Amino acid sequence: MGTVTGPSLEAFLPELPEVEITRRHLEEAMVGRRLERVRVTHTRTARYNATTGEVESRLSGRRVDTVGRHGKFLVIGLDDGYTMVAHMGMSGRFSVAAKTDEEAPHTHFVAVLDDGAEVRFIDPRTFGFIAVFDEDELSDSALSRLGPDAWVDPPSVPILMRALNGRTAPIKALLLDQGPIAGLGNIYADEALHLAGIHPLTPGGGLDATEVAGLLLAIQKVLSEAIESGGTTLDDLAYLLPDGQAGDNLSRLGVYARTDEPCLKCGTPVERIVVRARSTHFCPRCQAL
DNA sequence: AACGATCCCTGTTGGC
DNA sequence: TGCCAACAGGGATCGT
Repeated sequence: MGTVTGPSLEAFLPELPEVEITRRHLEEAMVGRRLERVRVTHTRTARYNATTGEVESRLSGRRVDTVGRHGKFLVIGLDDGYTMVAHMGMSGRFSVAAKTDEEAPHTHFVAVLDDGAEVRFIDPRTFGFIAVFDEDELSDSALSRLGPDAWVDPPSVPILMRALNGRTAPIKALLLDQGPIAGLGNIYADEALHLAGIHPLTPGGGLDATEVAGLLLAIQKVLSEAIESGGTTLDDLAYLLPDGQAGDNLSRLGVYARTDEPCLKCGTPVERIVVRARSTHFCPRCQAL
């Protein structure tokens, strides 16, 4: 992983690998710790059933038992049975900081731990959120509608076949949906489809067992490589991993953000189309319809 | 039910 | 050079 120095601006879009790396940092910092004081300073950061003040009071004084993840959601178990659920949206990042560290712009959440460290949530575009749910609220939340986690609980070929059966929507859209499989965002959906040689507009129900098996393998490969290399840090915004480092996965991308550049497998220029209002990159030769 | 369009938000970029 | 519209995207919501 590259350490960022000076004024260079780097970003990453938090998808499963980036959320998993964040989870590991937060687990190290938070498990067994008590949240002494919690501050939520942006109304959009507290979402669903709770105001900023309610999130603060539900978290303050609680001890963290577990830090888990399902898809792109962080799932933090508290000692009173409540669950803190966090989503980093598109611009959110967590930072584990010392009390004396200067607060970054757009810091909307600060938890002071009983060892003096602070867990901060920084989110310029406020697409992310932090919620605290009891059991009923949790079972009624978006978490309950997620498919199996693409990394720790990947669906088998028959399970994914069944989820895609009869679906006419493009496979790209279904990968982003989080229902058939949870954790892929725009970058890794494009990368997995490219690696599997599947055109993004292929109707989900039109994939045969061989193609679904290949897609699942491709998903495992792009996710594991991204996690190992520290996630994908793009160079247009200033978002970093919790320890201030940038991920190194950018150079591994085959199609994402490579419009008109040669496909690394065959040299054909990468094409960009829009699917469900999301930019979609693919090689027209390796991924023929 | 499934699908697609629209909205939220702001730092950055590209065109004039 | 300066201004402003366009762009980026995860998930919620709404209309068909």
